[in-house]
Amino acid sequence: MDITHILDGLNDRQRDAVTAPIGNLLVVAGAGSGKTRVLVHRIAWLVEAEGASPGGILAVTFTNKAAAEMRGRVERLLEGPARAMWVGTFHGIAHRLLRMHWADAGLPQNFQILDADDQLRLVKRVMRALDLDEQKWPARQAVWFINHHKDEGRRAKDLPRNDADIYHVTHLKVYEAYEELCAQGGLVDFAELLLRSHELWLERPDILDHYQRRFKHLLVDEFQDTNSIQYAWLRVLAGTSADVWAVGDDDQSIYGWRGAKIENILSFRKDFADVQTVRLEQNYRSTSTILRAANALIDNNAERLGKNLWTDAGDGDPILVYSGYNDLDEARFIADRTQSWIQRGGSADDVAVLYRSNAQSRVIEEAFLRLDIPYRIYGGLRFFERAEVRNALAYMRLISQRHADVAFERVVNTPPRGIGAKTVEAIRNIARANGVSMWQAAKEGIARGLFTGRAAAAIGAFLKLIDDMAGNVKDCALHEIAECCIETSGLMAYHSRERGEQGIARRENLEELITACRQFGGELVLPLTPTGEEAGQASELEEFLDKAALDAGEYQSGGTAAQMMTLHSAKGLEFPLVFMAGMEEGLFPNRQTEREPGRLEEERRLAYVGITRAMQQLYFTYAETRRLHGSQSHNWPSRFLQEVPEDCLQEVRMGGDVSRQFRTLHNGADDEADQDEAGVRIGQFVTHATFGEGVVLQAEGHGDRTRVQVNFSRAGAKWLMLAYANLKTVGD
DNA sequence: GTGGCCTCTCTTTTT
DNA sequence: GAGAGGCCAC
Repeated sequence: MDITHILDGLNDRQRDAVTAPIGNLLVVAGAGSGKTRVLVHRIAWLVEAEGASPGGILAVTFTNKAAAEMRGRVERLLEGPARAMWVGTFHGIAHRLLRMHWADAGLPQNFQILDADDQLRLVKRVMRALDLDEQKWPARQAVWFINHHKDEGRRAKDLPRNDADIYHVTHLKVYEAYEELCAQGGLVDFAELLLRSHELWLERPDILDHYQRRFKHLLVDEFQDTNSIQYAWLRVLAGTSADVWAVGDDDQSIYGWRGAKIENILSFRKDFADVQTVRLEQNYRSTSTILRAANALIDNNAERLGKNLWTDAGDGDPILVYSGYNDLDEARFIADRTQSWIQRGGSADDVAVLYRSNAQSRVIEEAFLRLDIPYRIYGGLRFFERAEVRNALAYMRLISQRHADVAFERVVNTPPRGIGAKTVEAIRNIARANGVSMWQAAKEGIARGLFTGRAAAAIGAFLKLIDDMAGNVKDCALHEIAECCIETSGLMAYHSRERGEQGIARRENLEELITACRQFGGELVLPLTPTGEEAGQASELEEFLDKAALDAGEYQSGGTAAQMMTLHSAKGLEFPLVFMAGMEEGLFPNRQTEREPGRLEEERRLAYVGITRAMQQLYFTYAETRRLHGSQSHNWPSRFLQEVPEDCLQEVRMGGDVSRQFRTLHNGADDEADQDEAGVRIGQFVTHATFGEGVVLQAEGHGDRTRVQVNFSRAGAKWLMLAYANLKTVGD
């Protein structure tokens, strides 16, 4: 068979990785070194050169997007569908396994996936039942505790019961109660998917054996992002019979906060037999200036496997640094530069604006709107996470399974229909007392006259509503079911009654959901393509609901547009023009991470990921003052800027009228004055301006030395101010 | 039971 | 600045 097409265009190292003899291999692949390409070609190599059966290949990634792309590229390379191959996310594959082996895994056949929001609600309820003060015991922390231990493979029973630590003991109680509730309701959260399928391996050697016989080649993408349970799962599955081919980059490990273990890369070499290592260090993406910056920055991290990216590409332009006087100015600058990129013949598609936190996107979005530049925002609230969409899904869930308590609680009084907290509480109690679902409890409660007249009528109407809907949509297509739920339940009317833009947006989202349902059957993008023997029994409706939980619906329709996203979601992507916005201490590196050990290095890796997204031109921008959480804050430029070699950088000065130099102006001593003063050098004559809320800045030009008075409207302001020359822009 | 208004807190990243 | 929860009038 002619296999040259698999090797064409690969460099030597890449070929080494693709054609490595069957056996365990670790590919340490730097940013932009063709990682995905190599992985895809490896699969093709296995099939065409090694004669591997596609059904014996399992490829795991972390995001649905990556999985879909991988499958697409493999199929293009092999020139045909590879249905028998398993390609998916860890969660998706675990889910598939549990759907097929539900009984062996100790789950009810119709177990439901609990997404992050459901989980939080459930934990809150557990904590309320345990009489824990919500102020003192934030539910989020309990959720973190639970997930953290599950990610490490520990159930409540595996944890020490009598610990001196009240924090531990209390959370353990919550964990236990939560586990019990999940078991009763047949609920499986994200971490549980992994944990349980790992346990399935351990407890059912026959099933493990079946899959070990089947999967001979395991490929793992983004290996640095695996957590303990994923690693363990993989190790057990591989056993001694399969080879593992893993690609990763320790410098791009940015998910330590949710349990990812870079150490897995090191453990891999210890735990698996004869692991060969291939390094991909030639970068095909960026200019050498950009690479030099990235290398210098990441060199500040102590814990690294060590690797140095290099490129044949020329220097390219320096990285441009812009210091906005506030976040609005920063945003406007980014939009301006994007516009001129487009005017010079570039495409909006080429441009990405990256930031540390989603909250930063708004001002940038507004700046793009003002200039009429098309843009697309990734992240934030995803489609399937929006309240109105979740409400509609809950109705669909109830139609499919009446005993789905999570869904029941969610919509029993949404839209409001006279079933208040008290009544719901009563239903819950009946359910708990009798060990039945809330649906059943509501029914029995009515029959036995346990509710007041008004409540009984309201509940009865709700039960009937659901039953009627279910009857009406029996033979309907998925999108008709959705439509029926949205209309008949009164959700559409309820949400569109909401005032302002919000109501309009909700309405549109509900319509969008109907569209999504309509398209669902067509291009079924399941985490795994089931083969005939394995296809589950689930109805289309149930499959859709699973998908909604597992794949938050990263939703974007076509059209060229500049992209805005967090640094985290930019991993794996590349753009000719990249802006990294908000390069400020406190924001990036993020203040929250200061205290936790090791987190600064992770922030730095995040910066490394950001820088290496850029192909031709990179901008760092920051704002000297920024509105954050509703109030003004002043931040120093990020330390990461100083970690980049100075000769890679060039400061942008706006027009001729800006020349700015700033100093800490200081001040401190209360007795000094009610006016803060300091000498600030600004190149040019400046008069005065206002900016921010009631803050007046006055300056008088004396050539190079200008005396600036900073009057804060707030008493006792103790900080310093920065001086701006471009004052005509102030306050807009 | 509902809806409006108040205050409070919490601000990261997401399969 | 937004979302959640508490409180009060209807």
